[in-house]
Amino acid sequence: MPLASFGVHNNDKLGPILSITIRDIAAKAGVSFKTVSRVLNNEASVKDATKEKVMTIVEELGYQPNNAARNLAGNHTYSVGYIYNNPNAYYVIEFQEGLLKSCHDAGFELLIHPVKETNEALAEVVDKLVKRSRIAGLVLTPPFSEDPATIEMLTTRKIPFVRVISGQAPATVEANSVYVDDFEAAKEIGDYIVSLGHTDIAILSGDEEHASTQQRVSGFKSALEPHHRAQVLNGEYSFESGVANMRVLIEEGRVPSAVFALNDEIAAGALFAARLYGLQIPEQLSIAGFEDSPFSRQTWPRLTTAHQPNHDIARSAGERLVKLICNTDISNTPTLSFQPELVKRDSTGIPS
Amino acid sequence: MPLASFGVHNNDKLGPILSITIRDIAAKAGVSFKTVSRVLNNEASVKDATKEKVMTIVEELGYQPNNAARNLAGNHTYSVGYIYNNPNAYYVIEFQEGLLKSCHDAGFELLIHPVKETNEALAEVVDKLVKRSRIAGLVLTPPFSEDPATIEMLTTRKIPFVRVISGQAPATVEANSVYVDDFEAAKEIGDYIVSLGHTDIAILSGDEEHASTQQRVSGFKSALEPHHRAQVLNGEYSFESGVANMRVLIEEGRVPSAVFALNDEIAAGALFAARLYGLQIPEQLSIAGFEDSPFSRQTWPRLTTAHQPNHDIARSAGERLVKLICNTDISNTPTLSFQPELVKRDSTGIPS
DNA sequence: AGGTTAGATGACAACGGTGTCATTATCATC
DNA sequence: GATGATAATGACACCGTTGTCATCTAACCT
Repeated sequence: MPLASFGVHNNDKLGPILSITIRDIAAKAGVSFKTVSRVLNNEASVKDATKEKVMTIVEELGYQPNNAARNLAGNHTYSVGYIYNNPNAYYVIEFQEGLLKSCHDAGFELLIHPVKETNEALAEVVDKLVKRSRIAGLVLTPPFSEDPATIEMLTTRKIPFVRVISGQAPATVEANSVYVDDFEAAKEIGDYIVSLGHTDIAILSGDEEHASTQQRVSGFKSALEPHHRAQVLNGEYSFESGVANMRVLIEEGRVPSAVFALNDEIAAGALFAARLYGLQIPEQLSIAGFEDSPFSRQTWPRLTTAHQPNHDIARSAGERLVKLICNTDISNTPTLSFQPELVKRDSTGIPS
Repeated sequence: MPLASFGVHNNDKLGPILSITIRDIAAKAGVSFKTVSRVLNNEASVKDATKEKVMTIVEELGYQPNNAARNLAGNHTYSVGYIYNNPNAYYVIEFQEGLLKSCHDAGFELLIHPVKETNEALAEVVDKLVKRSRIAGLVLTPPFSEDPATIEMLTTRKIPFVRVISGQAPATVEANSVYVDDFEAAKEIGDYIVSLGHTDIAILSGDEEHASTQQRVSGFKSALEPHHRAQVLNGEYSFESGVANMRVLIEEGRVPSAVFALNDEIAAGALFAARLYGLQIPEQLSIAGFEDSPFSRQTWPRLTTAHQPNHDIARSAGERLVKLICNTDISNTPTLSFQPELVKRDSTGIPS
């Protein structure tokens, strides 16, 4: 019985999507599918005429490359990973969005990977991630970006990665790092606080092991005069820590005229504790934060802080990583550095 | 010249990772690689002894399946997408984590996809996502989960999806929906407010087009007595909206004794505005929120609210989706429903 | 003109799995 | 002990792309 007698083929049974492949394009363009592959990957030695012809059909058919096949066939992949354990949701969301932008622009997928484990377990996490999903590279933010063991592991395993680091960009070009100059930003806050006339100041610190802590503390201190009093209270980057340390200051009668909290959460905590004890903000106590998280605008009064352009930082980091992965020469690209910007709001004022 | 004279092979040049494949495992186990595939996919008709033998070696070698190959070879894929445009970072982060858990447990990857565009453009976004990354299914949260056009598009294209919906689970089993009973939760808040003795109450509403808005408003109202006064002020789910509406109440001299804000952001805004005008909270005004976002604990005073188990909701949604994708029969699985839980804090009290 | 070179293209294997079908063990049945 | 029926396994093509190498063309040189 001739096949034709079965009538029209039942396309419904073929599944939801019939993808267009490079073979379809090749057939329509009258070239080999390998040539189409060359065009799509911008490889050298394809005649301009051919390139155009192929691209026209690509557009026409709305072709989308199949990443699974590309990942499998090539030895590299089109997925990058973002590993983080930052408890600050706003930071992470902004960072994700920046990364997604740069990744998608370059035809990459982003695999997010929040990690609860300590740094020690990270090697294993990375291992699984790389093996299972064929990760082409990684973006690391603090604290992972500061962990020597992690850096070393990635280096020896030759996994491309980009780090976001707190600090001033060094003179030597570090192609795989993006710097955020917390020192300068904290100094700006310090200058501002000093300019308001404060001389008795407390610094509510964050986790000591974070590089940014060191940067922010010393940056702020560098704005102070020798005769200023600056007490530093150790703590962590949390609301609770801000509450606890502010409480200590109040109960021990060491209340300064201004407080520099190392991030907005600590600042919010300090604010909370201060109100609990009936202090007027900013009349009796000025409070400055750091990060400009949305809720620094939603406290009462709104927090003076330093705005971090997280979206842009992430985007740059993503672009860097893509270049690294594609072996684009970036050895003499200028070192990337961002500086958070002072945002004056209502939680700081002239000391009474 | 014999090859051996070149000495040891330079493994460094072979690239960073030498993956273990099912062929390696097959060789070690003395079976065909197809049998290994069967074991790994839990297919029927594999002898228990064989299964064990293979699994031992899988564990031993730390084998991780290559998702690219699985995606390519099978006609289905091992990636699911999460599309959202929720401005609430904490919600998104918690949801992501829940989804990641269920996805990874089932050997799936998660591709996140924040969408800024309006619902109209969503079809195109989904299109690209599906074609390029071979998405096996989607998880939708409000407002996308409530958009009829989106639902229809996914249905006609036969893309499996799970929706998180605000409302009471219907009697008819809807296998691809997870319900969050905002109505009951809002009623609980209402009961609590009423039990404190409030009779003059204002509701600060969120975006009208969200289903949850309707749910929360009518749920809360259902707790009120006929003689209670309940003014509803329309707005959106933002801090600013809370500020604006509270301001209206104050300036127009319509200040109630209690305010139910439809989410914590609105509540924080209301709190902000109330303090701006010198109102004592909760002495002069009780304020309740909804969602239990972390910053509801970081306002002063801390907000009474309803806790949404976002992590669990997301996990369930992910598990549902995986089952849908794998064609597991879930037709008589009970309909999933979650109920947010009242959290009493300091922003509500007895009216003066 | 013949030979060399580089530019443009094609043929085909390979990536690491899954799907399909064929083949081989196993076992109850008569 | 031969006969099916079924369970367990294997052989091999195939998914859509990239990598490698071979081939073909055009241009350039002596």
